Amino acid sequence: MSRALTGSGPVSAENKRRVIEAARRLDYHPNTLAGALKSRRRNTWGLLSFWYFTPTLSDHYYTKVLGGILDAAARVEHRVLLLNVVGRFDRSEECRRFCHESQLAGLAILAPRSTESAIEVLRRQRIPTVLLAYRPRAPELSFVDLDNVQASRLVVEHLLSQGHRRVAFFGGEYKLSANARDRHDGYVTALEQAGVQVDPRLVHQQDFTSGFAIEAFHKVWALPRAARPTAIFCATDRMALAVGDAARVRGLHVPRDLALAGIDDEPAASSAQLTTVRYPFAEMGLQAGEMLGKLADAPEAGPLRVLLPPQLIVRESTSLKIG
Amino acid sequence: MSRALTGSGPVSAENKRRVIEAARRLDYHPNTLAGALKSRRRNTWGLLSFWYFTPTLSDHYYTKVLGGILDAAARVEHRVLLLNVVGRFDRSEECRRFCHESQLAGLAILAPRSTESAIEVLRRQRIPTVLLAYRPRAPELSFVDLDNVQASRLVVEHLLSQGHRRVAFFGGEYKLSANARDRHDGYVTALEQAGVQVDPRLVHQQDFTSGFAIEAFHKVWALPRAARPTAIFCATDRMALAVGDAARVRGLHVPRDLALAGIDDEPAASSAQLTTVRYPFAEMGLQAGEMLGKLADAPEAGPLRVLLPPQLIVRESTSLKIG
DNA sequence: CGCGAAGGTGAGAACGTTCTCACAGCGAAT
DNA sequence: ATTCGCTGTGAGAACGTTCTCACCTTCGCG
Repeated sequence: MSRALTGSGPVSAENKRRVIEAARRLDYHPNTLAGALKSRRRNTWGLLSFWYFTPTLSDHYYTKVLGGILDAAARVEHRVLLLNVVGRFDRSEECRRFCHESQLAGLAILAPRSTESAIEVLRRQRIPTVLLAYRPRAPELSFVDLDNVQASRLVVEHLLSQGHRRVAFFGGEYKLSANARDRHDGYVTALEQAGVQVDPRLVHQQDFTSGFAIEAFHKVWALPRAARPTAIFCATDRMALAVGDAARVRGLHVPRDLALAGIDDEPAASSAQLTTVRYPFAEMGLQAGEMLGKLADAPEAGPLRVLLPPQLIVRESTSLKIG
Repeated sequence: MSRALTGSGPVSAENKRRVIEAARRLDYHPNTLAGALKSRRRNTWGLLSFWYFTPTLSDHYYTKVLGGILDAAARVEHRVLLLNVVGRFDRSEECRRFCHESQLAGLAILAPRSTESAIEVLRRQRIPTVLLAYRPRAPELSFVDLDNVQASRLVVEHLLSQGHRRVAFFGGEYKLSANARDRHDGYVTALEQAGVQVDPRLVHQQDFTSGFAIEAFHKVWALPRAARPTAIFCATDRMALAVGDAARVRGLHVPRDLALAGIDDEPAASSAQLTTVRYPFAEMGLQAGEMLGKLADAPEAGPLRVLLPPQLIVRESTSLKIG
């Protein structure tokens, strides 16, 4: 009898003991399929991920986020089911089938630049959904995102506190991603708040490649000596590392001649002693899981939104004060 | 009627069309829970992973293997369910519950140094099981492993072909892992086959840390000039990179004064131009998935065993021939 | 002493599929 | 004309749980 094992109704202590004893003797394990079918209680979360990340950071990113979700799932005795979307083209139909057929209790979407069309389709499902690292246009969707504006601000404020006034910024174009915009915004805001005027000659925006970063570095270094930056802040570590290499080739010493900072806290940033910002990826996964739990318990609680603060990691590349 | 949608019995073309049409109109999607319950056909694979890897390589390792399994799963319309085992202590009971309750069609275990006790428990389940990157003691278990002996042989044979005769080996102790033994075995075999005698002064085995590698390097460099190695082969890239740094500190040039090679093909190995060996992690996941499929179709086919060959990546650290 | 509330129990419907079976039609072979 | 096999069809059991309900006991209280 199920009451004895699940505790869903009144049972005498004596009978309960006997049922449990018998269950163990027969090596009985309840069939979750049947249970879920009848009770309409689902214990599986889906993680939908669009699998076309940039190579370097993505593995770390993915495993940490995944680890966070798995943690949250384990706490509430849930399982995590995976769906990978590999191509760049529209797979919304596939996603839809995944959700429908897998009978999910909740869905987390790890979707850098996730296509709004796919999200639109998923939104119609009755399944609690949380978007990760993405702020959707639709206001009724829940998400947990990383505070990219804050990330840039932390870096720039740190550079300012070190005495730098001429801080260059290399990043991506606005249309590239929300990231690109946010990281630039944080840079501008931090400077303005400190009363430092933004010098447009020090701002270069195109993409997040090392190649562009090196190009931009040569441009700002071609400026008259007085106009050159004393610090360069790149929107990604990869860019900053490339700039570091290019600067050393020119005979410059980091940080004596030029301070350098990035964002992402890649493994390489640590060995290169690069000041950077670390995002709480595992925390993001964890929060997503907790949100799914809350959303399942009380869908009327409305969209949940969390913006996670990043953490400044100060290393040698910005460690010396300038005179 | 289910026949029209699943094609499990004879249906007239006309009725089939009508049923499908109606299904679409009503936005009907079959409930997999009910289906699986009745048909006893399971479409979920479990991936059990023991989550205490070394930091650097593991993310890449894990995502690649996972990607491979997801690929294989997608091909046969299966899903992948995750279970993480975080602690180092015995969680066999938890694993058992996971398998029993999740109603898996198959189980893949990603278990570096996986405890035989946990495997023993899982073996009693009736679920097809494949071990990844681990050769279990029990002969009736299926596995897909990486050929670590071959990895070492490839490296050493390459070094020999470059003219090196005094090749040092730094690795882990035998009792540390099967890896440690295999990588040393490949080294010895390759040398012996080439008729080169193994100089015990050039072989240092303790663990896979950078610290130990540097220590070992100083030891071999303290030998009389004629006894020193012309090439050092480390059982991991991390060790090789550390040795490279230590050598440069001593004013040595790699590869002119000392050739260097590792195993793993870490991201850092690429930027440091380190010759190394790359393992087909994604292929390992893929093969595991295919095995699970075969095992489910024909359990009597007996244990399946695959040993995947690694790939030698030649880079600058071994590129110059010595005179 | 009667009566309601609460604790305990078992039977059986329900969840949404797949599977089995009986049976109807119909052409081909006996 | 009867039998055989085949395609097509619908009814209903089955999968292994949870849930509901009716009922039975026991106790406290008026």
